[in-house]
Amino acid sequence: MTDLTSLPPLPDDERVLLLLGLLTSQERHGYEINDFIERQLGCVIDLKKATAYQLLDRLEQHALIASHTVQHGARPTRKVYRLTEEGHAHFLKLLAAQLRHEEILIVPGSVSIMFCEHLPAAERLTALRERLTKLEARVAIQERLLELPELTGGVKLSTARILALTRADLEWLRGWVGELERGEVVP
Amino acid sequence: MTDLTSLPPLPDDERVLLLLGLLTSQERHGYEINDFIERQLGCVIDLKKATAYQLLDRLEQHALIASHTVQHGARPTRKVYRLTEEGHAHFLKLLAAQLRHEEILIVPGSVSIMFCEHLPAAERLTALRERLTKLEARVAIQERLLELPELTGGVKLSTARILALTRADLEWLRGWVGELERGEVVP
DNA sequence: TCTTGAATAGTCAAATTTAACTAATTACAA
DNA sequence: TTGTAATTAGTTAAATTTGACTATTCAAGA
Repeated sequence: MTDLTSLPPLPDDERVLLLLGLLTSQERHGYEINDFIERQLGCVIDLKKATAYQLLDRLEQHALIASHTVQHGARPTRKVYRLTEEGHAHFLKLLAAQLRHEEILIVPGSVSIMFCEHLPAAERLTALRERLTKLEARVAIQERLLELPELTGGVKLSTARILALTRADLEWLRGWVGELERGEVVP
Repeated sequence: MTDLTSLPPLPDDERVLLLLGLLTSQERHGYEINDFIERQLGCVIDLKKATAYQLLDRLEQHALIASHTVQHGARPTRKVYRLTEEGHAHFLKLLAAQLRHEEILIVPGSVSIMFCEHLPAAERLTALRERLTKLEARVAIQERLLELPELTGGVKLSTARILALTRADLEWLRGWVGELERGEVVP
């Protein structure tokens, strides 16, 4: 058996939890996993193909998943992954830990807000109105997404969370732009 | 003059905007910049010391900032940075672009929510209550932070945004835990 | 039937990011 | 006065991440 201590360590993060989780319900091949992440989880997590493949390799080295290759017609061979018993145990441990865990929310877009006073009032207002419009569109998209029937329970739940956050961002921005329009904040 | 085209390109992101922005009001040395980020911007952006130094070097190579060294007693020499004219122009351009810009909110903590059904109902509820408690504490911290007088206008504004988002997360989680407690969701 | 685009399955060089380290000075409590 | 922690100012080796690339197959329209 391979010496686990000499292996590059596994990060204890959401990405590992995601990959293990996707394999609990069924075996999947690499392309399938990446496709699911791209199509269904665009709002939930940012995980690129190359990173996923690298993590899958590492999970296999740690024996949390196992793979076998499958040929389909003349297609390139697929590497199909399944969860091992250790993998399933690890998944449950990670899941409990991360569900319990709470972390500071760091979201993009705050630095420009922080320095917005450096922009002339008119230009500032124009820019913020544009951001507002885009944000409204984003909320509309996510609302429609949530109605799609192909969203399974869990994905729906986490999408609902993101929507709640995005709506809050919208409300906050609306309020601020309103103040600016009524001239309440301009010095 | 150095050939800018052969230089490693500058990312157009929040970090660059932040460093330039911190130098608009005053000259600052490296330590001062990193100290400010750590103390005041912990909620706003995640930028580590080493990354900041690397970006400062690059900004200087691109002539957006200039530096000179200063000796204070027997202390290690400080490298003091100031914004150049090009730097100021670039700052305003970046600022307008980023204020206008809207980006999907990807926040940590959603993957465990997505898979929470895999946990026995009792354990799930315990874990979520723990997360709720921590989240309440986080909101309390941020509310107190917002009252501190040393927060300047801009920092206050962006902190208020984060607080709005964190509160939304809290409300969402409260609602969900409530449903679970009343047994509305358990299958 | 020919072309175009999507599906399929990755790999790899290059850029980015950070944890850990170095090293001197000063302030302060014990 | 002695130890300890904070201030000061970075550097670097190592890990992580990703954009760009390679190739083949299949489906469907022109």
